[in-house]
Amino acid sequence: MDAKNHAGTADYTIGKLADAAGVNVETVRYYERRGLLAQPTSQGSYRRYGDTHLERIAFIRRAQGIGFTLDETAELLQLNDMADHLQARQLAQAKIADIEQRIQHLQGMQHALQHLLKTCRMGKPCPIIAMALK
Amino acid sequence: MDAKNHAGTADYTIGKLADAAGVNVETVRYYERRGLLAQPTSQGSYRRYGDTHLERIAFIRRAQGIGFTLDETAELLQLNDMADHLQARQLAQAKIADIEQRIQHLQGMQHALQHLLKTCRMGKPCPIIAMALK
DNA sequence: CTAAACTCCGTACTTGAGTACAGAGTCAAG
DNA sequence: CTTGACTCTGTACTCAAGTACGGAGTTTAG
Repeated sequence: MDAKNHAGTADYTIGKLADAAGVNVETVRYYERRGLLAQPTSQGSYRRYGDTHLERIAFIRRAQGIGFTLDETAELLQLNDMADHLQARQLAQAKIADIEQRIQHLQGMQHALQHLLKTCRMGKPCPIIAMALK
Repeated sequence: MDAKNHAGTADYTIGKLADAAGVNVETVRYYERRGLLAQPTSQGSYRRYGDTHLERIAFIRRAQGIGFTLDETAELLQLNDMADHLQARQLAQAKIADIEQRIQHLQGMQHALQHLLKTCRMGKPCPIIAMALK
């Protein structure tokens, strides 16, 4: 058997799917609970998944990879159903702005630390520690 | 009474200290549990704090503001006790590198999103949504 | 046929930095 | 002296995105 069902698409148990997707079995069920993954058809008492499920997990991971949360990803998936491009663009735009802010904040931190390090190198009293004394 | 104790330093109950430091009462106790804030002297059964406590909270917030976790801040506070400048520098340096990585990652996300947005603006099939279909 | 491997469900735990709350005790002003 | 504001301790909850686990049921390879 080459793990194909009658429709010719691959047929996975939860463990196979998890392996194929590179995630944990528990993660698959977690996504299902969160409504990100459609209920699989069940043969007997075990879940049976197809390639659509595998693709969906891959999508979720890609979306996460570019900074969408699971809630946002769920939104995206709904937009997909609605074919609502405008909202998808707005979501992406908001996300870009959000990331921009986070970068600004991190750069601020970095400059503060770099300043501390630089002034530390020169004089005796360590300014990193001196922070502690107001 | 102007809220000074015999040593001439201000004397705070936990609520006053929290107000003065701009944090929550629970946060003060939390810092205490975490060992970031020295045990205050207690008059009767209530905690009594001094300016040193206020300054320490301010330090903790500053350290957080530039990206130190509470654990790292505790470390910094210990270094302060040891006057160990070298380690403080190393800690700061590690933190800078860490922040650099996070910035790189965020920038990667941002570019991916910007690319999606740009290609979306042009053609019909929305690539943000198309992500969902592999 | 049997034993290992897999799956089921539900619940609890994880990290980090707090926040919320219950129920009891205490303090200070009027 | 009372009343209201404050504080005490200890525990549980928050968010996000899972991970871990217990105990039972199911499947499949040998």
